[in-house]
Amino acid sequence: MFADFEEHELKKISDCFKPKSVKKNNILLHEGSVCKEFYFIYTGCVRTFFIDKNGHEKTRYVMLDNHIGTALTSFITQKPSIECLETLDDTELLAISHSNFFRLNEEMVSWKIFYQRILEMAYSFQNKKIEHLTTLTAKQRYDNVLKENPVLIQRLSNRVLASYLDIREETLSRLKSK
Amino acid sequence: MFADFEEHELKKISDCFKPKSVKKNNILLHEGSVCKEFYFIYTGCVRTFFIDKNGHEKTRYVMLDNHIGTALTSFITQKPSIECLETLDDTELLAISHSNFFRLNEEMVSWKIFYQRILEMAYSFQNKKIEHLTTLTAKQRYDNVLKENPVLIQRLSNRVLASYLDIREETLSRLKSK
DNA sequence: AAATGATTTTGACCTAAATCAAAGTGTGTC
DNA sequence: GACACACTTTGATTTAGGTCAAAATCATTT
Repeated sequence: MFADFEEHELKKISDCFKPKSVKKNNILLHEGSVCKEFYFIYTGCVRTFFIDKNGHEKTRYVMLDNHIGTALTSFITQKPSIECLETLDDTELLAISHSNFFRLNEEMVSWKIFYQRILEMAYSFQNKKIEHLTTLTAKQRYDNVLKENPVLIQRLSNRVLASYLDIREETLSRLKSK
Repeated sequence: MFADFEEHELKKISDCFKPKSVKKNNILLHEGSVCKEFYFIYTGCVRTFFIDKNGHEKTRYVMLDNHIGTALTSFITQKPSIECLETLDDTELLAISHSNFFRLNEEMVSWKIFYQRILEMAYSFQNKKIEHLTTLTAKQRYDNVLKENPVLIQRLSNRVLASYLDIREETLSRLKSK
């Protein structure tokens, strides 16, 4: 997927991943808890979001089928998370614990490379997001997702999509009727 | 600094870094060029920024004395950069080429760890920036920098500081007189 | 199918910050 | 020391998107 693993490495890796089945609208990580797991989403949908001072949700990242991720800052630092993790659909996923993740990172060069790729992609994604937030209008951000990632518009509720685009639901509703 | 290097590793690493002396207001990387170098700033000041559709500058990151960095997305992908690199003061720096950087990354486990740390920190920094952009007012962002990183307010011109805070110069001027 | 609750839409109004423009204030150079 | 040019401040005006409130639509349970 991201790195070339040897046969014996794959064995070791897959031993670390535990399958889980989680119903829709369940919190995988609460605000204030330390993120202890990294996820591979087999089917379903999980998002990371946080709640601002006005009580509004801000969605940072959405994982659909075959995506990977977690509340990365807390997972890295092992400090309490600002972000929550929540399923948006019934979800089948694989979870690897923090300790196993970083044990693999110490023992396996190919895992280090895998982790580097994850970090590089996560960085680029965030960078692009900042670029869009600071230079595009609400409509342009919507059009961009429509063009680059239309599956999000199909799969997410307007409420969640709006929080992903960093606009209010009312604004999204008006946007769509243009 | 970020990782523990052995004596013989340090030798190898320092051989890769070339010192450069760059006068104030020089462009180290133009928009559209591929970023070929990673920098350690010995003394001085370098920023990364890009120019939006309205011709306004947006400053992503500022490197002061003893900071490291580059136009990271282009450096990673080796695709043309959206960002520019520019000195804001007379600057003494050390530069390592892309090829040497990633040769060290292949040859040296401790360099892999070093690079991981850089990526983790860059990610966290961008994540925090998004959080602030989407939840804080212009005034709150200014106050945050004043509290967390006051040296920026001392060293940067209002024009550059405003573009770092993602506000217009006029707004910053009004903010400061409150 | 009625009832409850969550989404989504529509409308009227408000506000933070941008825009445009002009006047000050520095600061480097010949 | 005066000229040119960059930077900063101040003022008047505009605007994208937020806020608040109410109506309309949809989904779920009994």
